[in-house]
Amino acid sequence: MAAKNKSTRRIKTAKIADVARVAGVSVATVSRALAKPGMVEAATRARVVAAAKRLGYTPNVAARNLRARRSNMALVVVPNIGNAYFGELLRGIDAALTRRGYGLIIANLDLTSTRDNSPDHEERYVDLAAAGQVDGVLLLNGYVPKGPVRTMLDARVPIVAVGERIRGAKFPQVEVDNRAAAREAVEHLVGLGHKRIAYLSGRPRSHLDSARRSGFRDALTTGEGLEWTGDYYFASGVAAAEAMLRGKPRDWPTALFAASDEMAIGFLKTVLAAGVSVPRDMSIIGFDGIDYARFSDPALTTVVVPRRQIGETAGEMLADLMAGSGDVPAHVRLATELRVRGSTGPAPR
Amino acid sequence: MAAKNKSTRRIKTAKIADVARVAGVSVATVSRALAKPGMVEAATRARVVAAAKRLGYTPNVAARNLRARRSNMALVVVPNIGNAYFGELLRGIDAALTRRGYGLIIANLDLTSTRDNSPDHEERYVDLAAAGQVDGVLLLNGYVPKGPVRTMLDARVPIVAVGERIRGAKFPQVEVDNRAAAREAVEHLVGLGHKRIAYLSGRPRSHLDSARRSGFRDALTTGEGLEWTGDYYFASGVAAAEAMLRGKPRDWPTALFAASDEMAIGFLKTVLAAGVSVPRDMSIIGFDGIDYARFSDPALTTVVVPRRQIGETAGEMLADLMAGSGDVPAHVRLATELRVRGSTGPAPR
DNA sequence: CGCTCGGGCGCAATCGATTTCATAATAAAT
DNA sequence: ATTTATTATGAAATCGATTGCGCCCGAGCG
Repeated sequence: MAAKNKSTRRIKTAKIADVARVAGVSVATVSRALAKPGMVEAATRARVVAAAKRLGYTPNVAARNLRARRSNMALVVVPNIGNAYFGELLRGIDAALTRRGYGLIIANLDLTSTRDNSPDHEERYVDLAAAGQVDGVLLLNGYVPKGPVRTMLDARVPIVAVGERIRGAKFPQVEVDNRAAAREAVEHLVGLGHKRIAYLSGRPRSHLDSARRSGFRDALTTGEGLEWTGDYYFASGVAAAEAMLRGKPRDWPTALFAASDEMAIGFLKTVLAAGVSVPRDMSIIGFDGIDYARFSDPALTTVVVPRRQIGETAGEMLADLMAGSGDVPAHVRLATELRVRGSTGPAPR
Repeated sequence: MAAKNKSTRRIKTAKIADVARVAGVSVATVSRALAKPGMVEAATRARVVAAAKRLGYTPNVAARNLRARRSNMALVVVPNIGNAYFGELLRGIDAALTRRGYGLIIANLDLTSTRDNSPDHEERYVDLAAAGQVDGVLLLNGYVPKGPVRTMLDARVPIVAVGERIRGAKFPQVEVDNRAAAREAVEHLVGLGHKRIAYLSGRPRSHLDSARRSGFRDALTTGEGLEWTGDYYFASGVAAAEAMLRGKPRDWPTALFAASDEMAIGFLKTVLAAGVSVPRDMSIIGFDGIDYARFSDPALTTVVVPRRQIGETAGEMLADLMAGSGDVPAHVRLATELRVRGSTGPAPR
């Protein structure tokens, strides 16, 4: 008979009892030696650690989570993981959470300019991720998804919202002062002598967009304001430019304030291709401060949102909450910075 | 006496036994009714489902994972989550994995141009994430991290590598034919009459870089080849340009092939600012095909890597492996596409 | 009409840690 | 020297599901 070589599907992995046996102590002691070093004598601990190392012991996390009722994982709900804006936010979140000992589970809603969110699709996504039984949730998407997250909210699982404010929510939020930032941006244009200024919006009716729109209106006390509808994405910047170009030049604004850099760049490229000179004929200003805003030609004037810092702050707040700290500020506002580059200049006369 | 209002820290949540009681069946039946519908009578199942819904029952994942020895989670090790290149890859991975019922845990090594990876830092990161006890691992970083991942490899946890080939690895890999793609790119330059061409490298000694370098040499059968060292990041493109500009113009190449779009763009912006005309004086070609390659002026000619597709393919392969399917191809190569845009043109004479 | 077969269901073992409670050993106090 | 406080350790309960095994009962078969 040939040797039995039916591949052993399951590899035996050392468990705590094995370590206990090798170290000559009880499982309780092993657990303590590894988790709370202060509670066990140095010599004993050394034996345990040695045994664990020799056996290649790794605690079974499922068992630990079950008993301890914690997972040391946070769920991050993000509209689109491929987006440069969220990418930087994620880096900050990851830095803070990792520093505090938490892992990251990502629920990517994968919203794009062409695919909007359908609640069931979304629920399925989040469901899956939330199934990881997380200790806390970070919402980057501006609302509380149905399903598990809602349940977790009821179950008092800590939640922190980032960027978008969530109406009526009782959990902490981190954002920038969008209204003031927008006002500052538009005032920059007004200061350059622009009178006819357009606002290219983000996703309408969101808090983010309303705030920026308000700031736009605040600054435009005189002159004429046009309000166009966009959705933050590149394509809507292109579309807005094309629509404008189809109209009569004398109806064109002399400056554009876009609610995102992506749209601003789409708009810029399109009008440039049509022979419009920027900033001589038209000034353009964006919002977000993504890296690529520097790469356009002319480089884009923009409102820099401290995404990394926002992410870190939110991550720290969530970590505090998960650790049981009660005194977390309800609302944190970080400062933006208007970065003037080549895409804005004096109004044409 | 005042009512005891010491906030109930832990909210009671329905467990399977509660559902069983309400539905008037055993816990075993509840488990089966919810997990394997075929095994239980329709009427019974309906009662169980109704009871579960009424109680707002959600299975405790830790318990399930412990018993079933699965977590339905995959670990993704990514060099830098904020990077546009990896962002798109992640979208593909997420799409495939979610479709197949797996959640995503991210281990972000957070490598940047200025921060290189230190093994311990890295191990800590991955450790934390791996602690989620995942069913499979996706490596986007070109090597097997020490610690948990290595252990998992030994324990036969499925692993799939993406992009970078990992030397001597026994697990499947998904990539593009970097050598052929690089050759095609450089041949494009040669075809335009360029004789003196420079290669701006990625992180030296990586498989990715060696392959592209080889392709560069393959195509450069005649003429002169310069080889400069970069690291894929924007700043190294700038640095390379500055170094070149410090030299005598007659030593300059007439064309540059950069191992990444970011470097190409950094280089492009820098030489442009110095008064060099592109593509009249110098042609530039990048690698990757990131969205922002279109935004530069002139738009960047580049080798488009099907990142989304790579991600989906790798995700599917890992899902197959996790599901126990043995017949997964050992090596998948996807096609690249040379996209010619404005940054390349005939060699100056 | 008796026997086998199998679908539907329940009992109880099991997964692998953490943690309470009790106990033994040691140090401190009187 | 005896009591008390302190500390280190062990025994066993516990977290909440999944699943092997076996029972019951009705259908199919000879």
